[in-house]
Amino acid sequence: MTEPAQPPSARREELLGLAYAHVLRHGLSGMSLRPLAEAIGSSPRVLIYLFGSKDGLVRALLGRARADELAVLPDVGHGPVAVGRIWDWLSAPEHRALLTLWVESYARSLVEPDGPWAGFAEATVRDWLAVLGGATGSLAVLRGALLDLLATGDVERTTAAVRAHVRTLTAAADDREADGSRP
Amino acid sequence: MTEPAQPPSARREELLGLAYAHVLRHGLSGMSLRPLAEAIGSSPRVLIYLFGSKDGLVRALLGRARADELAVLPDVGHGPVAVGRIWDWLSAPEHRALLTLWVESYARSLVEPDGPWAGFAEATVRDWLAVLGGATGSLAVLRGALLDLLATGDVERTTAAVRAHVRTLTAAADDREADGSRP
DNA sequence: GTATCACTGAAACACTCGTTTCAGTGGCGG
DNA sequence: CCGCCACTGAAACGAGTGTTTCAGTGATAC
Repeated sequence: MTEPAQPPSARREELLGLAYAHVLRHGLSGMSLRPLAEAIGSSPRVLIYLFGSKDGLVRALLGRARADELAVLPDVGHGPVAVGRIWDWLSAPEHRALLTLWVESYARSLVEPDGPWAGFAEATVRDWLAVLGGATGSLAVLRGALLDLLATGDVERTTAAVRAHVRTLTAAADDREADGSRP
Repeated sequence: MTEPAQPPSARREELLGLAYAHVLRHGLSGMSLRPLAEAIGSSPRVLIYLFGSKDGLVRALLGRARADELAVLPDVGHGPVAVGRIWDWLSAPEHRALLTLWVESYARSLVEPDGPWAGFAEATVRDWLAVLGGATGSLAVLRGALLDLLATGDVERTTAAVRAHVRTLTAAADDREADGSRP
């Protein structure tokens, strides 16, 4: 008989926040209940009680991470400008941990299509493609540059690459406008 | 007292190949000795004897994966053509498993900087940047499109994005040539 | 005062993990 | 025949895993 997940409550939200902070520091896929519980001042018993199971906790944490990511999207605009703004957000040092967590979850969902990670990779591709208006190329540049940045920490080089992509986007847009107004 | 790793031998190479095939199917970061040994007709005892430890086996497997990747590089050429050729190789269905393994190892090395994964992410960025002549933008497009492809399986859309990038590269090269020959 | 409620501590269960110990194989060179 | 050598099987060790059982807290509601 497995314990049912508990609906949101004050204590649940509090522990979720603490667990989220811990997971940003130490990774999600290697997380285990006893060390986590001790670090955030709780116990495995309580985590299972509040989240139903470890998988329930992981799902809740992934939901929180996804919400954190999508929080920037509303005011990012459209077209080439949006790409630049998104990169500013991605390359900000304070988001490094969140984005490492993102890569971790992405990889895990590719390897292990079952379990709480299921569909994470497809979901984020869909999310961001929607924001970028279906611009697969821009998404690729952003994600690729992000991978590079997370591995090397080289903000200058990766930022230059994204900026160059944004320039070619705006140049192409200008060309289209010129063709349209002077045929 | 920990068992020393064994030098290459017939049996060692054979088991490494079998383990490599198994890991391509089932992932590397969740690998454990007993199931692996049973699947490839061996025993944990022998794996530890031949590779010194689980970490030693993981290192050997990562080395094999890296060699597999670098095998294409010699005859890929330079400039925009190289990007297209690399993408042909990356998007080939028979390399899907290898590249998923690559993403897995990349993510793991970001989260867990110690252990056998250490430095894997930096190393591959360096490897590929060398092939691409330092073109961070092209590397980003390739890696980003690859992530997209592995998650969605959409070869058409991702290939179109890479082709578009190659076109802007060749266009830029033509412009430079025109400027140089007719000033 | 008592019943109900969300929450918790301690301990155990039934695993799996990497690794070690000990005791062998079978083959090949001397 | 003997000793060496690469390799192997069975079992155990100690640690760590998610989860469960049972027995409580303390606060709040009636």
